[in-house]
Amino acid sequence: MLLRDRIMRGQFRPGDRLYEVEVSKALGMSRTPLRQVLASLAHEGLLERRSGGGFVVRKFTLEDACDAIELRGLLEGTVARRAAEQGPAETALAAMRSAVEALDRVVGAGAEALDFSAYTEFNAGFHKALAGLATSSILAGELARVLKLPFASPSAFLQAQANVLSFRRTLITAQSQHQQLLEAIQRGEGMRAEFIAREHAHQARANLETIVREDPGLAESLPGWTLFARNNGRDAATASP
Amino acid sequence: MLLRDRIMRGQFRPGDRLYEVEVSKALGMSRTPLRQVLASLAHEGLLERRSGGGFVVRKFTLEDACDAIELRGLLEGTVARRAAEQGPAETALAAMRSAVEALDRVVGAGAEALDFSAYTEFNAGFHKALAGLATSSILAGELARVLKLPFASPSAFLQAQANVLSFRRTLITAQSQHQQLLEAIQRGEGMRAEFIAREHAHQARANLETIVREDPGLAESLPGWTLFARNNGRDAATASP
DNA sequence: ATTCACGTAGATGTATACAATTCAAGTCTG
DNA sequence: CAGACTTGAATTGTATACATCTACGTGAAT
Repeated sequence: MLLRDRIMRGQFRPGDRLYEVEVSKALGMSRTPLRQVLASLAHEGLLERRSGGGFVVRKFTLEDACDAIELRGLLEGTVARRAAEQGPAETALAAMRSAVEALDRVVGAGAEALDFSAYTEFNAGFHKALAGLATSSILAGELARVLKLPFASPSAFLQAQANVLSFRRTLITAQSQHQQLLEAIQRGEGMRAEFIAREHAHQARANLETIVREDPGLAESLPGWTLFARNNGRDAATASP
Repeated sequence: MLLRDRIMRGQFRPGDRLYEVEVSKALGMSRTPLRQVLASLAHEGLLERRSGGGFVVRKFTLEDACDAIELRGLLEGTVARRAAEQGPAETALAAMRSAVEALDRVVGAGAEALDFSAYTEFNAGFHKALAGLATSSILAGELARVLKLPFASPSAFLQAQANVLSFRRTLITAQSQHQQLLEAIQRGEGMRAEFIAREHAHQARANLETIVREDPGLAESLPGWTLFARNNGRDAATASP
């Protein structure tokens, strides 16, 4: 989806008004497919329909990002609790176990020597396995949907933490939570699993808040960050001459 | 949305394959607007894209309906907890208070004499007020979305319970939960509020299960029930000659 | 007889022309 | 001068024609 990328890359900024004909010219495509894309992005929440016509790029606040992360924790927690209560599927559980083991090896190197891209990969694998534990198609669908929200994904802003030692240390804590979550699910400890998952997401949330507060320059390098940044002077540019 | 109603009314049944040209003829509209409707319904979860082309009407199980109700409880519970923790907005709280008072008067008549349609109305008002307590736009959006799922809405299958005395009695319990939820929010008791909201939804879920088990004939009268019913002999009828 | 290639039918994807709606501004009338 | 109606431009909604893709069947060649 071309438009989505352009929005994420900051080519269209929050508050920009998007009109079908204008954007279709700018993107070199016809209105018909564009309309579908616009409707789709509106469903995703990246755009909002305006009554007078046209769409506006939605402006996200830092609070929105935090809420999205918490919501992910809520849903992941529910998946984990229900898996623990009902007895998890063995295949999904095996995937989670192997993710935890892989992460163990990565984290075993210590905060300084840690292979960051490997961590990111296996962390994504862990959360994918967790989502795979969902017995409910409804729940699985909603979780998948929330993961598409900006910054809600487990590895959304991980890369920004790559070169900051204090953040690398939080990965050790995070891995401990991975282990405990797996254990709780295997033991059938539903409530414990739910709260670990919530707290796990909460740590991600805290990290994001810290990054924004302490190192705004780092935050601005994140993909999709332009959706959050306050207006910094540039006005609407819809790429039409 | 014409197609949506037709699906809900059972004119298109779960498993039916929908092709654009065919449906556009049947509905007397062009493909262009139809495509948008189809995409929209797919987003809602009523339809599923098939790889080979076309959509199928999604088949919901009773379990799906129960999951949707639980998910509503989960989100409502989160809204309630956060409202309690952060201090609720006075205007939304006032709306909730007046809904509870109105329900008090309705329920005060006792299970036998209870004005059912009034209860339904004020119950909807209560849950709307609860949704209005959401401080987070993300959370509010997801809750609104879940409410659109079949049977997830608080008043979705209330009417089926109208003439069964044992169900009317559950409304008294439900109203007690309304009172307690309001109290918990006002007192800042977040966790209590969260669990009351979850349990409140759980009762709705239990009622639905009971209806289906004990009185299937009643269940079949519910709007949208055809999405759940198992195949009862009729084959696909896409309204083309 | 089996397999590969090609054609065709049926489906979705795209472009464009036209209709309908809506907002605003200007003018005409009471 | 105020208010309402008209007119026009801009935007979205709809229809239709055309392009593209894919799956399946038929044909010939090995």
